[in-house]
Amino acid sequence: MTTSKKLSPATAATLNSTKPMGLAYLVGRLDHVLNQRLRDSLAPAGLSVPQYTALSVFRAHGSLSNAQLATRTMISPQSANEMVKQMEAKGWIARTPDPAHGRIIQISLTEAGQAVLGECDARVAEVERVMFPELDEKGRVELLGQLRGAVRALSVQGI
Amino acid sequence: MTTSKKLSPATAATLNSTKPMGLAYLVGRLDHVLNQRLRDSLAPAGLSVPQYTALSVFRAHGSLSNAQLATRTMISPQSANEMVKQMEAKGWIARTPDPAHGRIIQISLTEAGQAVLGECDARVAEVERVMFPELDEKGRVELLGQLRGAVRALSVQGI
DNA sequence: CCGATGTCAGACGAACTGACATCA
DNA sequence: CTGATGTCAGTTAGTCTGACATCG
Repeated sequence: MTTSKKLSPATAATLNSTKPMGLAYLVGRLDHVLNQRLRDSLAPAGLSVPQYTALSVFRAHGSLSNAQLATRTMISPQSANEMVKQMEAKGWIARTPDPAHGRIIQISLTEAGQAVLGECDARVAEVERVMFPELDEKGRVELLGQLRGAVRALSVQGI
Repeated sequence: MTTSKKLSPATAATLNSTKPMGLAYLVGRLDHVLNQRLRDSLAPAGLSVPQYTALSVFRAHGSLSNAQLATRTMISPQSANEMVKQMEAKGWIARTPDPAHGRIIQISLTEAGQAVLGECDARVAEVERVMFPELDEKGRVELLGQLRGAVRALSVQGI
């Protein structure tokens, strides 16, 4: 429970500050607040934000190896393996050795994993509604496209 | 979505850029990549991403106490104090006791701090150009407004 | 006494790099 | 041998909470 703390009365002065900050700055600020909010929303279900991310990737891509998960989420294989161990302990994912390759281990969602993911989707959607209260469907699609393009642009470049 | 369950690995790999992920998910992904990119861009100048954020806050708001910095950046006073110590050691900020209050210490940018901040602005702007290559001025203002609104919406709750 | 502030101390989550064994 | 993979180990940076003293 990080965000449910009391905030000092000085916060009121913060809210109407509309200084011309950059896009990178604002994305970072937004993620900071969003992370706190998501952590609070996801905590009752027993998973962390990176875990929710990983589960979403498995749902989107189906079965993946640990190395593939690492490249998809853009973290190191060791970090990915850490998360995988946690989530396997919770019973959300299952690791089955690849029949065609003795070393690779395929990872996929279990039914429990799909269930907990579905439950969290509702919580996350609620946070999104708070985050963009006045966003219509057209604006939402537009914003999704811009974010997706930005992620791709930063992922491809500079290798 | 649940429609993309069992695809062959090759097919899934080719479609990964058009999955209908949520807004919260994409903001998190974007921040993850953006952070890595900013860290690389800022490293030559000797500062971290949180430090750049804090320096930006000082430039935008002028002189602040540590407690005020904490509420502005939405982190704990202890975490803010940690950054302040680092940045004072680098000579980027100066701490002067408040003449009207024996306990409060006002913090503000030094000339060296303004210089390094200006240098980093160029680096950050470069990253932004890569991130949103096709964004015109109108779209940029629009996106800035939406991000700012989202930060505010998530910050206001729970007061 | 209270409330806000500054700061020391310890702990934690989530990422990292290094090292190594295994398999095609 | 080489390259990709999985995984153990240690480490780092950035946050947190707890505790305490000081000031008004």
